[in-house]
Amino acid sequence: MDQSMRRKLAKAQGEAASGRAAGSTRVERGSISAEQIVAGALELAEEIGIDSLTMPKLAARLGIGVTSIYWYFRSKEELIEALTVEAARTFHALMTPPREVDWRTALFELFSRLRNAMRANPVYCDLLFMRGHRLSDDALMHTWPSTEALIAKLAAAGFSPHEALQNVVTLSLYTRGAVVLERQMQQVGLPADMPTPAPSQFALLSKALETQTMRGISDGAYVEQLEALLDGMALRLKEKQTA
Amino acid sequence: MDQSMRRKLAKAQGEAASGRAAGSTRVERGSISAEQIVAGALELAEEIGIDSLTMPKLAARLGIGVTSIYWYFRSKEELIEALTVEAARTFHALMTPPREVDWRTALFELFSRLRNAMRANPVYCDLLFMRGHRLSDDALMHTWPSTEALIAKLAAAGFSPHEALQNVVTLSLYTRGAVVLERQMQQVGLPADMPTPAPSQFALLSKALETQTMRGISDGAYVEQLEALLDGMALRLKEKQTA
DNA sequence: ACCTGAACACCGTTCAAGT
DNA sequence: ACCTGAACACCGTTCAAGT
Repeated sequence: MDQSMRRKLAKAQGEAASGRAAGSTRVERGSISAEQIVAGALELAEEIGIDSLTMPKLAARLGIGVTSIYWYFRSKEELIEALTVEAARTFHALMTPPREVDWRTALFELFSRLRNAMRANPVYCDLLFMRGHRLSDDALMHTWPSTEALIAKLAAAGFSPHEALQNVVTLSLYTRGAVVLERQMQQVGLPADMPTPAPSQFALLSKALETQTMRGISDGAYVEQLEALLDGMALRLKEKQTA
Repeated sequence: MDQSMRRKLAKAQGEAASGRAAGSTRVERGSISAEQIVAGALELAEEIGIDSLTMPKLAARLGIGVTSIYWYFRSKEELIEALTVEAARTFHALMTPPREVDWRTALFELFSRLRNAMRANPVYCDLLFMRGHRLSDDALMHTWPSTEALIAKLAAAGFSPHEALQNVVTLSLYTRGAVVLERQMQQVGLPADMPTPAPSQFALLSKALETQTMRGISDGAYVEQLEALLDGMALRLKEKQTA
């Protein structure tokens, strides 16, 4: 965000949310860009939530007229798509597998990192996981080198390419599920590690709920289950190799 | 849906979507109920999608005035919550673990069943997985008996209650992730088993993509991965028992 | 008690018109 | 080329008023 942008934001502060700056001074030409609109939208979404983001509010925040946005994006849908692409790019940068560690550690770190990033950026989580979005061939292409490197690491340990990708997908879906569930609980105002009240007449369930919850998944539980999944993968690998 | 309901629906057919029946004959008292509104909303959502469901459209479908809905539900939010409770009830009924089979088969069948049900009812999927919703203590309570039975089956095989619940949660999250991903692809118009174009310069990835996809998860892939997860659980159990 | 239309604030989008 | 307000169709919700 540059200087002139900041000025506009400051000016827009106390103004009515009804779409336009108060002074009604027309903004000079070339002072808006698609990038600024995207940046402003992501900022505003962080504050008020992606579902509350509207075109008038965004325009007010940027200090421009509502309809000006439509010169850069044909529709709100198209704007949201641009936000999603931006979110995808940010996250993809995190998915470079760590070098100099074994496959197990690499997978553990990779998905922990992904989960932490998602938890730190609820808006990105909403954009990428909570709504449909087309993963363009172009965006997908950028993930190939790091995915190839990851599969290579697993292949070196003895997994076939098929098994390697399968394991990666499994961990992806598990992490995805955990992140989305936590996000849902958060949207509704419940902490992820809130204990589930124990139903005393169900002995085994009560016992299990002493250390776990059914309403979400805590930090410790995610890690423990991730380790369990990796254990399973390691064991299947060992069994295949000794067979 | 009873006879008088059908009549109203028929009447509402060709009418403007602007909220009220054309004849403007006032509906007699006691002819609307919360249950009918919920049923009509679910029906309409199935046709046009949950995101396109609006109060005026629902009213037109039911042949009543828009504002009448507000006598039964304080807000659209409250109505959606009622739809969610209904969806939860339907799905819970599916989660009774099969008897007379071993733990592995039971888990396999249970989650396959859950997945198939979700795939057959996109609206329920949207309500339960794609948006935040509070799982009320009341709703949760109804799941206790079947969960206890499931944990008992796993415990009989040698798992601790903690391990048993952990495995169930893992499979839940995995299935959840798979269902949500497929739903997203569907919303965007892509089949789940669409092959990802193979990037020839990445040898291992290309090899893996001959039998898999990165854009979703096919029927066969879901089952194969589910089996792999169960394999891992079985192996960890065996190792624990021989140690 | 139950159902209703008029009215309001807000939203996404189009369009003709400014610079 | 870029930015704008007026205008429109639609939405969720309130409220005073019917029966």
